[in-house]
Amino acid sequence: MSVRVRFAPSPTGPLHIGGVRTALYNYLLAKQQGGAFILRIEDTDQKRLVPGAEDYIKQSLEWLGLTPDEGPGYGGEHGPYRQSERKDLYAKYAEQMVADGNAYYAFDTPEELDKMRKDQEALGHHSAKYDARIRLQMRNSLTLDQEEADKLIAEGKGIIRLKMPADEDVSFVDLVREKVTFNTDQLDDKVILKADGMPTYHLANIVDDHLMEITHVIRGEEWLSSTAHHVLMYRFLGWEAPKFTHLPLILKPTGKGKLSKRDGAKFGFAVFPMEWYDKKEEVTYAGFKESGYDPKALLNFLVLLGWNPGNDEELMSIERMTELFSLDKIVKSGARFDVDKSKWFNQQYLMSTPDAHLLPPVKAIKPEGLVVEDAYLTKVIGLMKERVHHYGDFYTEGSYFFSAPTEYDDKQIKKRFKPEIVPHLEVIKAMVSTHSGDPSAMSTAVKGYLSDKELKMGVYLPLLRIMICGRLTGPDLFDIIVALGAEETSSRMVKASEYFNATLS
RNA sequence: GGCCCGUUCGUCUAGGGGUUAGGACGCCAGGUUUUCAUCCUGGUAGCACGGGUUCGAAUCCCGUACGGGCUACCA
Repeated sequence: MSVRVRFAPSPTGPLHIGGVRTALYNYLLAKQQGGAFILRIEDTDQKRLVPGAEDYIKQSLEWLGLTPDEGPGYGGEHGPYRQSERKDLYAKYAEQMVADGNAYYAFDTPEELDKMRKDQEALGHHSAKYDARIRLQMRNSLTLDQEEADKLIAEGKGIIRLKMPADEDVSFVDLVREKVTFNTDQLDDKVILKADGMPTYHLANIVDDHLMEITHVIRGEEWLSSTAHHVLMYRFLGWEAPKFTHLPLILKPTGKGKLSKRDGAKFGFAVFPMEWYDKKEEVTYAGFKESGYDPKALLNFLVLLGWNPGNDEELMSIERMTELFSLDKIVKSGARFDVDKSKWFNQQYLMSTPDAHLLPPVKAIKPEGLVVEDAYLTKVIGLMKERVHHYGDFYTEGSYFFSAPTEYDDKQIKKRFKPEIVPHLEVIKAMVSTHSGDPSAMSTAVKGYLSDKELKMGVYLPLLRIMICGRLTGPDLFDIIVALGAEETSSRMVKASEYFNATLS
């Protein structure tokens, strides 16, 4: 049987970075095994549905290169892939479980449930569950007489709850954690079919996984505690359960708890693949895409957050990850999100990618109003890529490639500037014009002149750099000058000389 | 509170009875460079704690502490 995995997000908001990693692991297993990667939209909670969220999820997956083989809009033999469109499928399985005595109808109102919980709280029971101890005190098809129950069911007032067997150890194998066991006495009678006729996650999930012939369930650790319910339902329905793998959570960079959407702003990085505007909160959440990350670097960073190939390889293409991936190498404990390391991965990606390939994404993030030719931008990319971390840095760190400096590093100038150097700078300016197309000739000429006159390179070159760039960091000075051209360079030198003379002499 | 899962440098991790506990990011120092970055060399720093098993424990067992998840007609 060929491997079929699914990524099953709920369209209640943007795709979280943890979700991206879950999608990635699913994708890698599918590709490695020659199987199918399925996108399923779990929109059974109509109240929490957010318009645009599904599109956002799909666009994010596309941007990341994790294109589903099947899913809404992607075709496939097991559709529809949106649970709201599968609504009518679920009830019969819930009813079958009722008929078999493994589930029952319940008629309690939200107020009654609330009262039960409060009463139990008063008796000293924390977070009371609707379970074997409670169910016979509530209004359901177990306690009401048949006629009354049938009437309520006919009126559509019933929901369906799973009936947990008494005192039974339910074990299942988690591919990461090995054997995990829950006792049914600790488990509640979960609602599986809601009043609006929609299934809850638990029912929809196992029905769809079965119908879509899913072989491996790879999901976040937050589902580990309800897996026993799922295993029981597979058994009640006489179905074979898929293999389970629960992924450790991604934690905040510092402090307690899992990474949340607000941590992005708090720590100054993105927690979503792409920018997302939250209409309710009227806030825009930053995206990795807009922050200047390349999806390949992001994925490389994420794949190592909770998994390793078993050797020292860190820099991997998607193809390489696919080759090396294995579920049993997934780590058990939660991983903190390390912004510094994510930056390093992006820089590594930049350095190892041909300049021309970098052009489109760099252009895509170009500041408004800036006009620059492809050939020139490509040149700048080549000169700058090993000293930046994100796509946007080409414009900020390399601002002097696009416009003359508007301010100069006064501290550095004062350290070196003396009036008597001015004539020498004039000579250098002339050399720049003579060798405007050849950085090495220019370099030789200027350095030759300096050494002939016994002038210090450590004084003149930095000063020259400040005149042209305004600051003391950047690529080889002569490469910059050649890129800028003789005319622009001369004009910057004139402008800078005026500034030096006016403010320093 | 209950149940479940976890705990190796600051961070991501390798190692699963005998290792000088390895790598990567970060940080620090040195080299290269006009500068920054890259690159190279070196350094810093870790087995949560307490018992037990064993000739021997980071590794196996128990307990404690700490962290995490779940505990909805949410996923």
